[in-house]
Amino acid sequence: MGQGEGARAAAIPVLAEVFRERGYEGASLALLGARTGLGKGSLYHAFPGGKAEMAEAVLAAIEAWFETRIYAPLREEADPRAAITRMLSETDTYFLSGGRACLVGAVALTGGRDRFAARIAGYFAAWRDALAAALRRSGHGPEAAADLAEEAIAAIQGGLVLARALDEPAAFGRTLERVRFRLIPSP
Amino acid sequence: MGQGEGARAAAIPVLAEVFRERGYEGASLALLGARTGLGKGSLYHAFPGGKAEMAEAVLAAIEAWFETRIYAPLREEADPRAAITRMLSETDTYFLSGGRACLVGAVALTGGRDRFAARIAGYFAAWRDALAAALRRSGHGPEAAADLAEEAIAAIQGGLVLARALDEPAAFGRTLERVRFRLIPSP
DNA sequence: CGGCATCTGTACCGATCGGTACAAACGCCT
DNA sequence: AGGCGTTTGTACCGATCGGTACAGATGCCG
Repeated sequence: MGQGEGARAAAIPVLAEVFRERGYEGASLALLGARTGLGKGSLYHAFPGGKAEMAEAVLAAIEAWFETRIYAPLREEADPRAAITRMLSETDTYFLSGGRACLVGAVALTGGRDRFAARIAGYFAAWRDALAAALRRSGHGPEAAADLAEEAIAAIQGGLVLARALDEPAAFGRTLERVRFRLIPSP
Repeated sequence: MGQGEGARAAAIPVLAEVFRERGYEGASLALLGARTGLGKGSLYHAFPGGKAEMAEAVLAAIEAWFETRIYAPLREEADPRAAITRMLSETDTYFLSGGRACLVGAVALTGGRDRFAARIAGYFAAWRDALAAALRRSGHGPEAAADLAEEAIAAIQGGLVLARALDEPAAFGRTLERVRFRLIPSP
């Protein structure tokens, strides 16, 4: 199994981009094959479970990325305010300053919801809880922290929807700025 | 043309529900026919343009509903605070307290975006501008009003995404409560 | 009742869907 | 070189996709 694992790993970001652009139902095997440069044979060799396994792998990779780059720092970094600032800049980078939609949110709103409900809920719950933990460590009470965290996650998602709907990526940057102000009112 | 217009009008809310649940690509003609109780013949007689015209009609109906129930009062009602309060309760009702996703947002994130870009952008821009007008009339400066309006619309959209993703409709109610507090800080 | 336009169920179209089968090509070992 | 497991392109599968054609049902007029 030489190239196998490598091909799978290399394919996942490309698959993610296609699912992001077209949704679960809209991403056809023909398109997924063309974009990854893999024929059906290779695709099904790397993902024996077919399209569902591809989407599953993509969601898992996204969750892992957020876990190491955002959730873990929020939970563990010494300075919670620095962790929150980092969360905002990582988020801005990840979503290409509003030019890229949130795949998890898109799947949550449309067809794939039932199929991937657990993973979708986990993604948002983990984000919310990690942010709440950071807010608690920065001095907020448990309820205020949970409320602020939920507001921030919702605002970020809404900012992505709005940026995409208005075709105005800058709306996402403004949203992140407002979130920063709500979460770190100080300086 | 006796039943024709009536059938079309009666079908639109049902079509809307199907598009909402499955997205544009996920809503098949077979399903649309079954749910409306109309055969392909009737469906194509009422909507000669096929699925695209059905989606177009649904989006137009949604826009009209928001225009009369929400945007117009925001723009014209004597008491802007009352109009904002009304906006929030109408929004809560329309989205079934978080149990119903935003079709326009869902289409914006997935496949139908390119096809319906203008209508989607118009929907959100009209909402944002009407809300900004109400905020201006209630004493905010032009920039603050525009900023608050954008934040509120994004928050509402994000609240819908979150409620659906977490399968926790109550998250939408909490979002609306926060929006109310941001928009009408007084009592 | 006859005539006519509006509606609608059904059969069918080519294209594409996700998925499978399988033989040839390939890489790696001794 | 020879052998063997992995990888991959291609042909093919039944199902379903959006859309069309059209004959018959239906309702409304004189």
